[in-house]
Amino acid sequence: MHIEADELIGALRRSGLRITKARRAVCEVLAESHLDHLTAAALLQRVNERVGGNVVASTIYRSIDALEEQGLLHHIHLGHGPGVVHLSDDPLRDHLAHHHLVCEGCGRTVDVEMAAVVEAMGELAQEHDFSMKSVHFALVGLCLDCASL
Amino acid sequence: MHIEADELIGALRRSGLRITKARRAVCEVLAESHLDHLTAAALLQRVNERVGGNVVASTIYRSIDALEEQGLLHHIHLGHGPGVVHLSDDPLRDHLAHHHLVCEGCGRTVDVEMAAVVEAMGELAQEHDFSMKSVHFALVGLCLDCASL
DNA sequence: ATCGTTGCAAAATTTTTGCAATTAG
DNA sequence: CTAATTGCAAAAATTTTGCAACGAT
Repeated sequence: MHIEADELIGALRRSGLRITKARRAVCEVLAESHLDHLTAAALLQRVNERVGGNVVASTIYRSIDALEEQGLLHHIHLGHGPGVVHLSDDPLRDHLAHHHLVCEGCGRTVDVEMAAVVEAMGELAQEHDFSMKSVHFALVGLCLDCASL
Repeated sequence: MHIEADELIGALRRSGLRITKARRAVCEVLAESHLDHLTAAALLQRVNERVGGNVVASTIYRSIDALEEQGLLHHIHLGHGPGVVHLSDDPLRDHLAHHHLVCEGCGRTVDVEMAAVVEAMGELAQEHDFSMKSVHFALVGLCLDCASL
């Protein structure tokens, strides 16, 4: 359903980029946490846990950039705070859309299913001569907990 | 179709907040530029043009916060760079959604119509016990210009 | 007279960049 | 070997905060 680490690494390599220990770890962490929306800081931490090491934030950002340039990853800012990244959905096996309910109170983000809409989005993009890479869709409001405060 | 300056000012006043020259200008600029998605910096500039003056960035951010707490305004980050703000749509006269095509190349943001989807979003929110304030919806990809580079 | 608001300056946060040293291919 | 990548440190960009002075009600 999502891109796997090997595919990421392969794609980078095919573009003449080099696979270092840090880069490989970034790919692996991303592939393993495709359910999460990781901040760069969280990604950094998991990468360092994995390599037992001293990988530095700028390396993470540069890896993110590299993957993003390949269209393998997208980043988006949902509300306040740092941006989050996640792998692209695989267009061959899945649809392109990500959907979230973003709570303004606690920042909690709930992923929701809404496959029906995706088709309409594709048409929309076509009408505007837009080559769609991914859809981010944030429904901003208050979750039940925060609404009752 | 959108909230007007007087409504903004009235709502702030009703909440016991005070209407200063800076704050009034913020409300007026926002109401006048409801088509744009202003960054804090752009808002600052327009406010200063309007009051001929020395309003400072932190004042803008504090006004944004005040309006956001009232649910009159929302801010979102679409891709890189600074966040943008815009007034809430008026739920009585219009639907809640904002839609954008965000070009990864040049950052250009095109607003699109897609009213049909909004209803589905409302149902979606209800299913998740989520009180919807607004919908932000970014279709990330490349516009025609950038795709041909 | 109160208490929210402002400007200013300083800090916090997130991300980017320059550069010499390292390392993958 | 060659050129991409790294760590480090410094800078940039955006947003937040503390505080004394000011101003709205």
